[in-house]
Amino acid sequence: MQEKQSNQEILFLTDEQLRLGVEAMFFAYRGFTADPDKILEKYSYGRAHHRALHFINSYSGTTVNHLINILGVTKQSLNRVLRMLIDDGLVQVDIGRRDKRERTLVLTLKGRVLENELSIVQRNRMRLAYKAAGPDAVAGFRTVLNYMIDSNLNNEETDNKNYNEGRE
Amino acid sequence: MQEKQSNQEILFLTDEQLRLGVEAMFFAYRGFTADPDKILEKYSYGRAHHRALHFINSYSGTTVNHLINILGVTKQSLNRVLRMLIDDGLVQVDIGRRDKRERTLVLTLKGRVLENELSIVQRNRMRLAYKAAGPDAVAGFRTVLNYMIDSNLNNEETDNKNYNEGRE
DNA sequence: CTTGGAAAGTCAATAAGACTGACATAAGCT
DNA sequence: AGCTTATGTCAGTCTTATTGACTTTCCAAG
Repeated sequence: MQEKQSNQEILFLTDEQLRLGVEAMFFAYRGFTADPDKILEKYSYGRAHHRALHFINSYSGTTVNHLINILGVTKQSLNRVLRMLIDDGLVQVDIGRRDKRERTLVLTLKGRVLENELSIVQRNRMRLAYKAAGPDAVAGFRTVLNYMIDSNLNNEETDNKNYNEGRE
Repeated sequence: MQEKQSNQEILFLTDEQLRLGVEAMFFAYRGFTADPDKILEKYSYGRAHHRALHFINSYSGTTVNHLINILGVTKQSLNRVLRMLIDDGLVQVDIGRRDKRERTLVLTLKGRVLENELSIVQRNRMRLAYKAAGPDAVAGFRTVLNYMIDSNLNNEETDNKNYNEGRE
């Protein structure tokens, strides 16, 4: 109220602005998951299956442990989801080459098809939002998101070993 | 690949950029909920309770139906959460003045204290991200989020009746 | 070469948070 | 008086998660 120069640097940090940001995040995340959720329902899968498919696709050849750490779930939780995906022929399991105790996970053709179907609708919504907002807004969006990420929770992202066998 | 002028307009809309956006959204949302979750655990509440507290605070005097629509849950689901909050003395229920069938919901002092405790840590993370990213990035962040929101899912936001009795 | 521990898988029990369906009550509306 | 709406509740189910315990397989250090 006293100074004038700090106008712009304060207005976007008011509790009300932050509250709006919190709500926007809540609603946006719901929109973000709405389209894939509809598709998953057809196959009687849930969000957990989607996440597994997504990260097995991203880190093809990843191990069970790596996935547990990325997703932040327990072995038992992941196993049930993984069991379904394997039994349904979406995920292929192989014995690790470096370490035979490990199981490496890759998507089968069928798995890639579903993953792609899910990705497409999710990316489509993001594409529309990106397109409408423009490149500068997108840059800002990504910047803020990156600062919001809790690096303590998913530092598995940083210690990338050699999970890039079947990619590119 | 052929044209050159559309460089900037294409690069941020590649599948890879969108994929990164999707992942960032996933991790950011997890970070976003991590701090409140820790607090809620102490009181053996869950995310459902947090959402209820948040929206009862935002729309003080709201009705049960309004809340059901905003949160996108069933009457039974909300009721169990609400029951706890009421019994624990966080939420006060009154008979609607306009319509005696309705129940209006407001936070008690105790309720506001907890809501505030949760808001603070959540806003803090957002504040830090905002501060680090700067006002322009924040504007972009909000723009993209708003385009991502599915207006079909939470149009209750728009038909604001008179839910602003105890606010401001 | 034995042994401790890591990676994975599984069984069992439990919990939170959602759902559907059915039914009841009170109150508004016609 | 009768239909509808808002709310509440009982019962049953489902998904996703949890913890704990136990097993098999295998790496690696002693």
